[in-house]
Amino acid sequence: MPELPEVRTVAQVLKKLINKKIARININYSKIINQNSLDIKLLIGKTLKDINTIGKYLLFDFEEYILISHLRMEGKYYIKDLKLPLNKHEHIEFVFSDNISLRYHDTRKFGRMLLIKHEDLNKVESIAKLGSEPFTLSKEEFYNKINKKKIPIKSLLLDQTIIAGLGNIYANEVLFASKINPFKLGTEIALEEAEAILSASIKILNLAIKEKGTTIKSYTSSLNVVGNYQKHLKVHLKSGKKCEVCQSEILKTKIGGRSTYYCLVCQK
DNA sequence: ACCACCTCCTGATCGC
DNA sequence: TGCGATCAGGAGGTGG
Repeated sequence: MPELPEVRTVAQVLKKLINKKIARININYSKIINQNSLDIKLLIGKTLKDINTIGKYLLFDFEEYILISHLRMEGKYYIKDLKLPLNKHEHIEFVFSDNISLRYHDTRKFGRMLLIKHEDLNKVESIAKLGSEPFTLSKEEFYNKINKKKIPIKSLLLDQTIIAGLGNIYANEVLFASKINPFKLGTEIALEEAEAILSASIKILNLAIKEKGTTIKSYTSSLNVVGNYQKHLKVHLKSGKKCEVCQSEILKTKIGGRSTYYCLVCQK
């Protein structure tokens, strides 16, 4: 569950753990931990002070440390009773001193965690290179970042160094809402179109945050978080269905290897 | 520097 | 039904 609205939802739900102290940590699949990471077990005895997000990154503030977590395709956090045995996809377990068990679950094992000292946050390259989230990105800055690139706008929206937080679902939805063809190159996007993309991004992400994200594959989670944005989807996964605006058929194609859904008539 | 492609994994679904 | 191929909400690394 990995785009900005889903990550913010996870952060919101996990805030109930703030002010709890870590008693022990079990690591069952160590490749989840980034090679440059400090030893995760340094967190034992530390208290969770806050949880923040930047783009699709979760930032757990543990006193002098920050645990950076990226869910990638399928990472999830479950809060469970300590007594429940670990599921085969629960790779890291953080046990808090009141016996609450926080488990990192990741079927495809693509997610990564990185433990750093607080003051080193700006040295983490992936975070430092991150573009602004749509809420704070100016249309001029966005336009300047895309207007020399001969890359389809769909791929540019997925580039986190240009704009942070959009993933495949919301990139598809944003381009439909702003009536722009996903194949259109960055060089072909006018300033007004860049502005339309930004305002559509803000509107869509805000609604998706309110709806607690999009749940596509139904799954049961101890978090009991089921997003509801899927009822607002206009093009994503809608190939073969009729466009709500013009009634023509929603098409599916690949751009940069990612599934892209769009309406050829509405999106010029 | 830029960009297209490959890779990391598992499980569900597709197509013959 | 069987079974290999393809696909899935992401991004880091490689090499042209």
